[in-house]
Amino acid sequence: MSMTTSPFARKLGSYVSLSEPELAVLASLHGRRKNYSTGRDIVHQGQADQSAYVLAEGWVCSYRLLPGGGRQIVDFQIPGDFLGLRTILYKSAGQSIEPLTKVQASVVSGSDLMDVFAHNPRLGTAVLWAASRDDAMVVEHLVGIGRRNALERTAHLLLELGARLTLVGLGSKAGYDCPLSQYLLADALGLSAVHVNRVLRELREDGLLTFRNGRVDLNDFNGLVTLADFDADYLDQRGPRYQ
Amino acid sequence: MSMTTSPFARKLGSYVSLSEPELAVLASLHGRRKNYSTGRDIVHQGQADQSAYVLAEGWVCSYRLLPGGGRQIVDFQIPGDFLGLRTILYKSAGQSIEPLTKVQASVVSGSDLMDVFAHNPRLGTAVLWAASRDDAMVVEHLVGIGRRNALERTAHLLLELGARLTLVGLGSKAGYDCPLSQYLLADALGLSAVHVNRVLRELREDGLLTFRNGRVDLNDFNGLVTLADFDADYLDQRGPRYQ
DNA sequence: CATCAAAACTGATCTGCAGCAATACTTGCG
DNA sequence: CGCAAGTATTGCTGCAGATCAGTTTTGATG
Repeated sequence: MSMTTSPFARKLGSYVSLSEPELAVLASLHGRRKNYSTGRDIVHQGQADQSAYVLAEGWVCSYRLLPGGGRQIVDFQIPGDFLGLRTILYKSAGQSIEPLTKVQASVVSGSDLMDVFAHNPRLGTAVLWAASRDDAMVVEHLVGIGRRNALERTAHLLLELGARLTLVGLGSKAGYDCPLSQYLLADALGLSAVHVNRVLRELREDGLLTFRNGRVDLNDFNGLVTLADFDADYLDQRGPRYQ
Repeated sequence: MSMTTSPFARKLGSYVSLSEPELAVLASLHGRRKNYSTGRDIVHQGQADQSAYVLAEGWVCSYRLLPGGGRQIVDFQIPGDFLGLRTILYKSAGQSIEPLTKVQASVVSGSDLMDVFAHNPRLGTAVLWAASRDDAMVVEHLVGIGRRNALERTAHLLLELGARLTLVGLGSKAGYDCPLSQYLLADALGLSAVHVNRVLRELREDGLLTFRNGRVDLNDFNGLVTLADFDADYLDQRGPRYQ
C-alpha cells in the first residue's frame, strides 16, 4: 500500500476500481486538518454544517437526541472513518457528532463533494456505496440492541470495536485501548450506566473480558464470540466490484 | 406527472435531475412483472439472489433472523418502494424479504444494475442516494425501538405507515387499509404479540386509533402525533440536488 | 352452514433492567 | 496536599413487558 493511498481511498477502492486521475481528485478533496477536543460537538443536530470529515486521529461518536432527554449513540468512529456525509446529503443531519478524545480530522467541503457527484459520478458512486455499507453495519448494531440482552449486547459491541480497530492496526484479538466511559457505553447500548457497570463486572467474573483504565482485554475471545453470536466476517469490506 | 414516469423514477429525480435518455435507461431496467404470494420468501437470508425489485402492488417486509430464533422486521415496503438492492451490492443479503399479501413486482436484474453503475454513473449515484435516504429512515425506526416505550413505538409505526401510504395515494389522515397481523407488528416493534394486543387495546380505549379487520382508523391524529413525538416532515423526500 | 385454522384477545405470573441512593475510587488542579 | 469532578461500584425497589396457558373471534373452505 503506497504512502499516498489514504485509508479512505483504500476503502472506496474496494467498491469501484479507481483510476489515477480519480485518486487525484479524491486526494484534492481533503482540506486542511482541524483539531477538536471534548466538550463541544463537531456537528450539532439540526444544523446542516455542509462539510464532512475524514478522521485521522481520535475517537468520535454520532448520536441522536431522544424525546425523553436521553440520547442514542448510533455509532462510534475510529481513525480512517468518514463522517458527516449525511449533513451534506440531506437538509439537516438529524445526528450530532461529538469528539470523545482529542481529534484530528481533515475537512471535506460539502460543495466540493457535490461537485464530485456532478462531474465525477464514478467517484460519487463509490462514496455512496461505501456509505451504504456503513449504514448496513449501523442497522446491524441497532437490530442487536432491540433483541439481545444486556450481556450479549455489551460483548457484541466490544468485539465489534475490537475488530474494527484491528483492521486499522490499533488492536488485536488480545485487546485494545478504549477511551469510552461506562456512560458512553450505556448510551450506545441503550442501558443505564449502572447496569453497564454490573454487566462489565459479570463479564469480568466470567473470565470473558476485562475493561479497566481505558483498556479492554479480551480474556476469552472465543467465549465472547459464542456469547454474542458475533460474525467476524460481517466487517469484511469486500463486495462485488465493477470494471 | 406523465404516465411514463414511474414512482421510482420520480423518487430518483428528487435527488438528481435526470435527462430523457437517462429516464429511458431507467425504464429499460424494469424486467417483466412477477407475482408472489405469502408463504415463501422472495429473498432468503444468506443467498445473494442477484436481482432487485420495484414493488407494484402489495406489501412485503424485510427482516433479519435473530440468534434466539425470533426475528426483527427491519422495514415494511409498500407499492412504489425499491427492494433487494442489498442483495446486489453485497455478497450476501443478511436480510430476507417476505411477501405479506399477494405481490406484484417488476424485476431489476443485478447485472443490468451493475452495468448502469459502470456506464451511467449519474444514475448510479441517484439510486445509491435514494437508498441511503431509505437507510436513514430505517435507522430512525430502529433508534425509536431502543428507547421509546411500547405505546409510543406502536403509535409511531402506525403513523409512519400512514404517512408513507398517503404519499402514494393509499391512505389519509383518517386512516388506511393495513394487512399486518399483530404478530408482524410484534416482530417489527420488538414486542411480544401478546403485548401488542394490549397496546392496541389501550390505544383504542384512549380514543387514539382503532386497528381492526385490516383497517387502521386514526381517531385522534394530533393526539397520536403528540404521543409518538412524530415528525411529519421526516419523510420529506427532498434534499440538496445538483445540476 | 359446519368445520377448522389462524388470528385476536385475556388473566396470572415472572424477570430483566431502570431508577434512586449512597459509597468508593481516580484524576486533575489551585 | 487536599478538594472537586468525574467515574466506578454496590444494594434496594418498582415496573414494563415477557412468558405461559389458555379462551374467543374471524374468516376461509368444502
